[in-house]
Amino acid sequence: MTTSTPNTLNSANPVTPPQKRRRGRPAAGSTAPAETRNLIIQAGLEQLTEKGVTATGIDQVLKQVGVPKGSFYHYFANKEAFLLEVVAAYGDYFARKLDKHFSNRRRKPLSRLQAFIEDARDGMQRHSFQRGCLIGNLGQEVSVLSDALRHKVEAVLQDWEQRLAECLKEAIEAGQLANDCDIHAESSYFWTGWEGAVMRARLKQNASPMTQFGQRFIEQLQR
Amino acid sequence: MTTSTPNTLNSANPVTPPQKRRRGRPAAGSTAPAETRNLIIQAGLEQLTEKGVTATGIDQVLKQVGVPKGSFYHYFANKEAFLLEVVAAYGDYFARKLDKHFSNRRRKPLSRLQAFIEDARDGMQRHSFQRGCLIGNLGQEVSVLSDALRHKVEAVLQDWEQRLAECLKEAIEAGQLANDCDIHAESSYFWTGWEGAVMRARLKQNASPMTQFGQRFIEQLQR
DNA sequence: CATTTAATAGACGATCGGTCTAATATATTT
DNA sequence: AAATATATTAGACCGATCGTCTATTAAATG
Repeated sequence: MTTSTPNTLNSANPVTPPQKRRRGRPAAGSTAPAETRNLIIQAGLEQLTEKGVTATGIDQVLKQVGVPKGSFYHYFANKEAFLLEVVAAYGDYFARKLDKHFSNRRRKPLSRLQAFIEDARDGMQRHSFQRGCLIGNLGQEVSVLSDALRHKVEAVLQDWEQRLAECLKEAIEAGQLANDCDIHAESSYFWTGWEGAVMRARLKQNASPMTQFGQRFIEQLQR
Repeated sequence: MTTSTPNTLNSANPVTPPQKRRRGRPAAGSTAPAETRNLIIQAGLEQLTEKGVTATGIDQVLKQVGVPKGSFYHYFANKEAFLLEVVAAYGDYFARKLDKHFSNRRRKPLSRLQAFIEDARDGMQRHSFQRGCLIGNLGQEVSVLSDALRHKVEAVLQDWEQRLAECLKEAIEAGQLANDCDIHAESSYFWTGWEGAVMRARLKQNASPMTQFGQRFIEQLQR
């Protein structure tokens, strides 16, 4: 876990300003500045997973963490640069989550995928289906995104695809999957359907689309 | 086809104001008023399938069809009421499209689903992946939607589910599908994955997620 | 002809993203 | 230690745009 990326997306409590901020250059040993920057990213992460890019205003993000606008434009060149960082932070956060499950040697590979699905389901329920997937949200807003942002979102999805493909490769090695299974095609198919399932679960306020898609995907893999 | 719902979502040309509008109550035989109302809905349909609710402004919609703002609030109580009508119009438009394919007796039932998928793929390509699915767009924005709108979106999806289930039922009767096939579960699964595939296709600017998901769905049905 | 109804016209206040200047406190230089 | 440079916060300001509302115009109604 790095210190530059927040790791509390699923925290039960909303982010609150931990200390009063002072003007002026911070003392040498102070951790406040990097902290402030991360707080802004963290709040952006929460609001963007909930509302998407267009509905999320800089002012609202800053209000949540009690940071004035001047600080925002000190840390970020503009909204676009900020969004790119938030997407990167989400990509990191999610990659760690995938790693945690996919490299769990106490389970067989396909059971690791099952564990991820249950984890994601629990996360959705914990937030009462108010938060979705940042990548899915931005994907739907693709026509109002810059090319750079669109490519970043697609790159994150391809990273997830690669991670799942490796897990499927281990499933082949463990004898859970047939040798001729096209792991990249299967992985791509999974994430496509998964994003649809997350959306539908939010709409229904019910996790069944996620568990049903996951269950069916795993079952059909094994034929 | 009714006259109250526009049917030109896929028209090649953007909607343009067909005649100059005059102030005051229109003459008895005039068709202008209903025309204006449909023009607004049609333009809303186009912009909402492209950008979603939050990024679509009333002003921009009206600008496209050359209608002043005063007219909008003459025809619609507020943005919410307008959105409900647009979703209804999209539901009708899409239901007609599904009917066209699913009740095509010149093809076997599963081939009709295939035809729908190809039709949708062509539509996405025709608009250079700028437009997506209105229902998918709104689904992703669920946390900024009213309960009424959320329920309407969900109802449209359930209508599609019912229509596909009936097509699958005919597939069973035609011997294309096993008797014990759970047509409602299959249909629900299809639309979940389909929305994900449409999103991913827009992100990649490439229809392959749609065709691959469709192909795999149909193949796996037949096992 | 007076009143009502249907439609257009555009003003209005609120908010947003982004920029800018100022204020403040520490670090660095000399 | 005084002067300067750097890092951070404070918030006013501007142009654009949002959704709502009031006024105006013209035909229908009686």
